[in-house]
Amino acid sequence: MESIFEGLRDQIETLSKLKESEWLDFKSYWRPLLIEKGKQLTKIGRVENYFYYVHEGVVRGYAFKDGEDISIGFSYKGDYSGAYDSFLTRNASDWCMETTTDVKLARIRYEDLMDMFDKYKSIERWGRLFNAKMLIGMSRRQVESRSYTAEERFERLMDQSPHLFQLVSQRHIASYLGMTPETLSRLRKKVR
Amino acid sequence: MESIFEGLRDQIETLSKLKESEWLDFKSYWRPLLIEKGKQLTKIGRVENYFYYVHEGVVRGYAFKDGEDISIGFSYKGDYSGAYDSFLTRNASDWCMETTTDVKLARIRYEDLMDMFDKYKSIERWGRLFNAKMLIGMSRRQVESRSYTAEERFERLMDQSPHLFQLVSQRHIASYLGMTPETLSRLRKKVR
DNA sequence: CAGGTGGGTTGATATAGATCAAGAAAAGAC
DNA sequence: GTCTTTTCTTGATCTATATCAACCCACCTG
Repeated sequence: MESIFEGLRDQIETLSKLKESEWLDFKSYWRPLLIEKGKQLTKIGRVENYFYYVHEGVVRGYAFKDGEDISIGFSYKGDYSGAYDSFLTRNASDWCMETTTDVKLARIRYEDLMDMFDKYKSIERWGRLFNAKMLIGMSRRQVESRSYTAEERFERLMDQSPHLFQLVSQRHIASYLGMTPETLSRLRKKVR
Repeated sequence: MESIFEGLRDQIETLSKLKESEWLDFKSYWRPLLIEKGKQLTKIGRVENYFYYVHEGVVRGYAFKDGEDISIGFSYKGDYSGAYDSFLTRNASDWCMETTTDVKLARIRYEDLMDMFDKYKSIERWGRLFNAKMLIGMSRRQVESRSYTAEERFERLMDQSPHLFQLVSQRHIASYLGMTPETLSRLRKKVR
């Protein structure tokens, strides 16, 4: 079983190699946390002050749109999590996060991460490539939501992340796919 | 009238300050170009090899979805332009760009930009912050397309970029807003 | 055990926006 | 200038998905 810091280091080093000394320094600013299922990680209206690495479990990001809970995304092992737009802009976040299972994660404070960017070029590079990776993922999702019908989006999610259907409720999946729970239910019936 | 290199430098330095020597070196890798209206900047199926700075005019990005031309976005003065996902991943692009007016731009090759990232921490930082900026813009657009009706999207675009309606055809705006030209026409009528 | 409480299903109806079709207007082409 | 092509508009349908409403089922909780 890989430790959380090993996982974090692997994840970082797929993008930018760090010297041992750099890693040890960087590592010292990350705090590991265990959070149980159903807890709020961040709140709407607050500036996100942490960058999270998810080592185990599932975190769900969601917003409120006229009283409705709308899922924005899910993070699993190896993913980053957090209201990243708020983290970057330092504006109040209009969405938040909750754990949908017990979760092991590590986090670093905004100020500490900025210091690390100043101090090490290798970490600055990691930051650039991390942002690029997020950007690519987001542009894929944009194409996804724009070019497919509800039915196609459902089928593609079934193909690509079947495990998700075990981990989170239908309602959350429905809002993530941009449809009502009723529609999702009917689509599932159709497939069975 | 600001020169293209002055514009480029300003744009870069809103994100990261460069020393004079760094700027002079960096600048030497950018090539200014004049392109006339209606030209293809990049092609579908090719790896994007340039990063573009638009100094004057409008560039439109678009994809083909079953024979239909779908606008992805528009770049004006001070924007970056290009198939950035392909530029980053080095995979064939599934969309392309054309000029919708005469355009003044400057571009830098992928390999040269990577060298600059290696060479200067300040440019690496600019790259990180540039990606962050793109990411934030993209996450706004995602919220936009997800949370508003066709009518609301139209009204918001009218508010935020009224000039666009002078610069590009209705059909292109319609596909950008994710609706048919007929629907856009009816919405315009409604507002008048 | 009875009685909640919330998620999921199913059916009936409503609606935003698409599609199809045809005319009007504007922009090029020669 | 006229002819042709493309863009825009308007009207008549059609359709995917939302909405509203009832019900079922699983699970808690006392």
